Amino acid sequence: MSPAQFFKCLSDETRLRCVALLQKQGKLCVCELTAALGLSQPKISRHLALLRQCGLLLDSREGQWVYYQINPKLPDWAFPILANALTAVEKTHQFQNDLERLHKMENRPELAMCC
Amino acid sequence: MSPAQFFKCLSDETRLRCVALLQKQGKLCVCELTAALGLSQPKISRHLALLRQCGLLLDSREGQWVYYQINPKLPDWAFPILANALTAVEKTHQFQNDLERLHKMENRPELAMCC
DNA sequence: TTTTAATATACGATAATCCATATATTTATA
DNA sequence: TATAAATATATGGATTATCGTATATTAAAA
Repeated sequence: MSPAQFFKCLSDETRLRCVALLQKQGKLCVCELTAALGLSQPKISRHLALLRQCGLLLDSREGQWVYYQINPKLPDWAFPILANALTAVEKTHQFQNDLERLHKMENRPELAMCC
Repeated sequence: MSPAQFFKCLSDETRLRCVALLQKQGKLCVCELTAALGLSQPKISRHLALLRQCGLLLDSREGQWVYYQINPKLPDWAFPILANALTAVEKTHQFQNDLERLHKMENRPELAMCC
């Protein structure tokens, strides 16, 4: 992935919010991201698929849930950019709301239970 | 400018190469960027206009030349991202070629002469 | 085996992006 | 003032992105 392609991944608000949440939380499933962002499931799923196809995210199925995480094998230059992206996004009200909705989510699947 | 909008500015290869060159060189005029990237003048000019309108770049006219530079009044979170972007871009052959073409440029306007 | 929950994909429409080409604008110079 | 150089913008077309909606797929549960 080229630097420009990498920035394109982060250039959409929905994708950037997902990536920031995943950096902060480690692993999240699609329904958690859908609840946190308050957007439709197909919309979230399509953006996650794009990030997976680019290699920015990894997915792993745990029963009926599919968990996403930042790909630990990204090129070295990518991690500092992700860290600074999180710093930038964390300041926004929108991201604070995303985190709050995530924490208030009901029936949240517990990753620990599957492993 | 929101973080996502900022990343969108960097998501185009032409714009990213311009921004990286400007970080490295401080100030460059349109004809220098055109020579360095080996692209058409209207193409460079259009991308620079976009970056200026977003507030990422500042322009200043010096006689017949218009110089562009990184806007020093960007939000605090933007500078580390720009620094990391340069680190990533510097590794590419394309950017190394851009730098070489810039240094080999003939009749390069000397900024010092105007001030 | 039917049903349900979670997730992914297909489809069609709209909007945004990018480009090549042509032309306008600005400034310096003859 | 006429010309040339540097830069900016306008136009139209091609490509790509994004979205809402509907539907397909997968896995668990009844």
